[in-house]
Amino acid sequence: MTSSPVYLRVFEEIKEKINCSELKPGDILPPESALCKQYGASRATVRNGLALLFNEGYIYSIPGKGNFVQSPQSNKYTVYYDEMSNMISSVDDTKLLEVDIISPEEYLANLLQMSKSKNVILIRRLFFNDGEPIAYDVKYLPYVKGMPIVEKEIEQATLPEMLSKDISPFAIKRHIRIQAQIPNEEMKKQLRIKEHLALLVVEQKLFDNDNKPIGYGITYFNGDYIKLEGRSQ
Amino acid sequence: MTSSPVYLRVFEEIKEKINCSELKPGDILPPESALCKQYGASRATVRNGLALLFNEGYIYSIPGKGNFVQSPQSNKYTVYYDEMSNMISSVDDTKLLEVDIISPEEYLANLLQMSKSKNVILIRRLFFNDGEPIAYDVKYLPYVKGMPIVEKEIEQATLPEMLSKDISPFAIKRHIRIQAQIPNEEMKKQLRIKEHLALLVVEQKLFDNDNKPIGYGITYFNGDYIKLEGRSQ
DNA sequence: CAGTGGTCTAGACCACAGC
DNA sequence: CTGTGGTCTAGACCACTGC
Repeated sequence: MTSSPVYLRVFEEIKEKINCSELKPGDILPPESALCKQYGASRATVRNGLALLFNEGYIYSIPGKGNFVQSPQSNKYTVYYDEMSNMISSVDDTKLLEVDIISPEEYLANLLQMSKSKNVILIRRLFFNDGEPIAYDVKYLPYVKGMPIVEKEIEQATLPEMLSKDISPFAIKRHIRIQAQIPNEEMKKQLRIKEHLALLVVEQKLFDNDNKPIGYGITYFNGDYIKLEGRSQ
Repeated sequence: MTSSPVYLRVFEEIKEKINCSELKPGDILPPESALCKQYGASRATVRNGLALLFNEGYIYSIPGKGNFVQSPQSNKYTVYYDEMSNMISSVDDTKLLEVDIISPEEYLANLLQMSKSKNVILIRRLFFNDGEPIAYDVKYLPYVKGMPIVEKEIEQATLPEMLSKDISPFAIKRHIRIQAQIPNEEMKKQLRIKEHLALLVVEQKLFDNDNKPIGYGITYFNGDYIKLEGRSQ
């Protein structure tokens, strides 16, 4: 016999009613007072169950009116991405092509929302799997005085990791942009591509809590070596 | 003057301590009883604030031990994808190339985890933007007796929408897989591609609550017309 | 054993919806 | 005005941890 907590029963039974369309998007739930009677529970317990429904996107509430069934977002996915490990083959070796401090050109200064008079750290790398080059990677970090640039640490680091010494990882907001491109001659050479092949290009942009850009990266994956996956919830 | 609820202050002040590394991953929080004293609040109020921290991935708890700071997942992104609307250009017109009921071949029966003796609905479409073909789209749905196939409704529907009449959208689990490919001759013809160009290929797989596949779709986007975006949180 | 978080109760007062 | 959800209190008992 399973005797789960009351608040879990509230959660699961209402969830089931929504799943089987007994309750439809926009419908109002019974008032919390009614649910208290129905489950013979206190209001705190009922609200505990409703909180779970809210967290999983099943309901929302309007103060003074009631709790309502949410319209499902059937276009929302959770994707796990980091340039070092992906679906088909993870990176088992890297090669530092270049580490430099440069003056940003117009487009880069714009991208990082910084003055052109400040400096930027440039990092270019190649990623390998089983001896094959599978990705070409470029990063730009606004240079901050005293920023520790240790080549050994840069070699294997993801973009968030490169910044984790200056800023708590919790305080970093991240964007990615995914697209498909044809390699240019430089890419073909670096990635040793002979035939026609597509690249999966992933841009990363990192921001601090004030939405100031603190890093930009672009990774060009040989299309044969990467698939990104996502799931609902 | 802002006088936010006590539980929000608990949430924000602890979040800030984590963001500025005063509390590091693995660190233990003060016991709830101590937080009650610190904020002059009841345990329910403190736990309300801790629940928010938990929901946003800042902390986890071990019964009998305490609440701990979570290691941040700096590789998790939320992506909004649906085959009809994407970053660069949305679909403003569609063309139904084929709607058919077919016997699945080996690979398809496997993909949909169904018997080869059952039937599958096949839907092939072209998506247009401003008169240009931007995507080629194929869907497979296991045929269920009495399934309503109304061409007018199929034309503009996303994969989840096609199934929403049989199953509540809440009860559908979704997977996507994203990759880059070179178009074959058929694709080039359909999408009127002349030069070299990359395709962004997005597979969708839908499951019911018992993890039984209920639909598969694959969409080949002209790489010039699509960018997918994701953000942390 | 004492201390922790997990669950739960039976109240309370508030701001806000709608009549 | 009554009814709703939002916030909050001051308790309680439990299972679990670590000593």
